[in-house]
Amino acid sequence: MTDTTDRLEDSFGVVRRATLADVARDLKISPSTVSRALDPNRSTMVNKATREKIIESAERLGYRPDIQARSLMTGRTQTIVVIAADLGNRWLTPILHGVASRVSVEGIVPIIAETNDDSRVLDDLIDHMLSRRVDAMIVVGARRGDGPSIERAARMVPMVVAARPLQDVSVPVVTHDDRRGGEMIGQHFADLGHRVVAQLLGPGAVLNFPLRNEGFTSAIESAGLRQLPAIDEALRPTYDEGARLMHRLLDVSSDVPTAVFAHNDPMAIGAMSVIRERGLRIPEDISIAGYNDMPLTSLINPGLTTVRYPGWEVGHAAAEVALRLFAGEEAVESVSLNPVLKPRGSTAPLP
Amino acid sequence: MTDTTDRLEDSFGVVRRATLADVARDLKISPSTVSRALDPNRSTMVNKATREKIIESAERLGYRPDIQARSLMTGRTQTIVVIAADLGNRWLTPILHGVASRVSVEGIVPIIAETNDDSRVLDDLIDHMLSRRVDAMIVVGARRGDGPSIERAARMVPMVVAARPLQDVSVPVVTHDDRRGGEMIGQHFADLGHRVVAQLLGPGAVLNFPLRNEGFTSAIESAGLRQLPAIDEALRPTYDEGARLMHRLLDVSSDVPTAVFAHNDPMAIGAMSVIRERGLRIPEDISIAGYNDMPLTSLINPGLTTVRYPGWEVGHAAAEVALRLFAGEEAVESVSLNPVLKPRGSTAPLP
DNA sequence: CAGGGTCTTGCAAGCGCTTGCAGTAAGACG
DNA sequence: CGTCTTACTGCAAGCGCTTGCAAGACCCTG
Repeated sequence: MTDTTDRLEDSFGVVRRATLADVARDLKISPSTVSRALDPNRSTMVNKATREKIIESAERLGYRPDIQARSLMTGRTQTIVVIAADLGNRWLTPILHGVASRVSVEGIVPIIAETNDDSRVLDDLIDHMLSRRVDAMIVVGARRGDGPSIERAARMVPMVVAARPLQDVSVPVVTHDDRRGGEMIGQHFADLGHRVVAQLLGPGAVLNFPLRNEGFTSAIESAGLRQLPAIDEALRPTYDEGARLMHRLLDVSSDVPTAVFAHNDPMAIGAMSVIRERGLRIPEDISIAGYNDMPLTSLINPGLTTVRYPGWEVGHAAAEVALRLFAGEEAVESVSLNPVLKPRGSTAPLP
Repeated sequence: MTDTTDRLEDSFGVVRRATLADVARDLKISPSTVSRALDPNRSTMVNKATREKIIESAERLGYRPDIQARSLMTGRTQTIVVIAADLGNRWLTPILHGVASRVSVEGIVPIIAETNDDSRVLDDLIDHMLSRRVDAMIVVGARRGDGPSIERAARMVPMVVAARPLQDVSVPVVTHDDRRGGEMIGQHFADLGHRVVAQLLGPGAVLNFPLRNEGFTSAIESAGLRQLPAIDEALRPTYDEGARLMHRLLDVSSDVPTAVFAHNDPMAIGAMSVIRERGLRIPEDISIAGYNDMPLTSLINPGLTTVRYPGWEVGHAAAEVALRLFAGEEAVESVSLNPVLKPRGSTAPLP
């Protein structure tokens, strides 16, 4: 890339960015004309010859519009923020990609921020982003009880809740049907002929998990299987917590279940390592299923039966909803996408 | 969270954000005083009593400073952008956390953007971020040849290259010693008594990989081992490409190596599945090592021997360097952190 | 009591941009 | 040839904030 632009340097040789005024001065015309010439929507207002001169000069001087300054007048910042719980969480990536793929065509760049799954951090973040005048916010890291903060912010800026559902909230929610996903796992266990099953519960404050629980339990009950009572719930939906709950399940219960539903994939993998540690085989002694269909689930042995979470689609839809709200549409509706069961080697019929 | 703030509503009931002028009007004082009272650095300039009244009023009206407007005067946007190659790449997360942990104490929020490992996208992104007047950029997704674009931008805004090294570039580079890491693996193979080894090369345009190659090769040579010639290099450093290269290695070579160095963990895992598919055992028939020490490497069986990549530290240091540049420090130096070998079950002595 | 600080506050300019309005020139029309 | 459009351009205000400067009030010196 050759660099033939005239640079504006101050006495110290530090480069100053070219402004509209610089271009105007260069051409001895008014900044307004330059502004209009460079805006695709208003460029027809200016004479073709002048416009070409302006474009040439702008390029030569290396002019870049200042989005901050522009937003002061227009009220738009071309920025949308995605508030996530934890950037390390791999199921976030497809969601982010979905959002980016939708908004980038509008010249909007998504900002990503992280709450560490702490509701106070969420509050602060929302505050900060309000200060930044972002065009919209997509909250993918909501916890039970975050509704009021989100609704309060929704009065100032378009808000959408995505991925993790939230009940009784007046903003649009884009997610998939966790209840149905739980049902699918329960049904799958029943189809395989299991009689005694158990769950490793994810943290109740993240509402996906109670929904998965509900769906699973209802499928189990209507199929007439027996579910061991849950000992405890995970503090965080992680590998370590999955291992801890599995230990407790095997320690406490007098019965050993023949099929276990861990509320997400990392928990399931943690549980698998514990099962093996205890000298039990998967799936011969215990079948196990997870949730999310993360990339690593197909790499482990045996492959983990799980439910595909349509992250990209959720992100894309959430962005769509956010853009609509921003455009001033009134009745923007919530969206619920469908889960898909992915049976793999970790679940098998009862011998 | 109770909501007792007085809202400024227009005739349609739409909430308008409170501005400095609103607070000033409320108290019948000048906006300058309000501005000063609310800035920690200048709040001593204003009388204690007035300051308290101002703070009370600001709170009551729900005033939030407009960062965009402020940045117009101050020249700072309190924003730093991290340009990554691929958000789905898990080793990115600790780097991002490292950056965030350093800048957040300054009230700066990192923006994350993605290039999809495409140099043209990087160019566009840099341009866009220049328009956004970000305070600094950290490029974690650089490829060979991106130097000129980065240097050009460096004349307008502090730039630092992180994680992926870049040679002959005039901006600070924060990374770790890939050459040394490669050496460690080579030495490890030699220590275990292997005689015939091979590599699965990562894409040469990402400069970490040639460095790993160099280090490994030099260790191998000085230990007097034989290295099979590399057939091909991966197009992307992924599971699939690792599998493809492993297939080719086993197909093409007349010799079978007893130890293989895959240039990163996903490639190594891809290779492992191929090795097994072919009926060979790990580590009895073939030892294999990866690079990065991603979380999943300890979950698979056997555990993958690898080199720990200090992502958090790299991110933290890169942010530190960026902040220094932004503060106007002149001679900010490149940083190189140390790799650490993590021997696990996937490598073993030659029987 | 004059002269000199020290505190507080307000004024006004300006950051880089957009935009309503008015002004000019040129062509169109009767 | 006068009047109306039409096409283009500039003026000036203003988005919400910061900041140099000056002014006023007050207190302290000698």
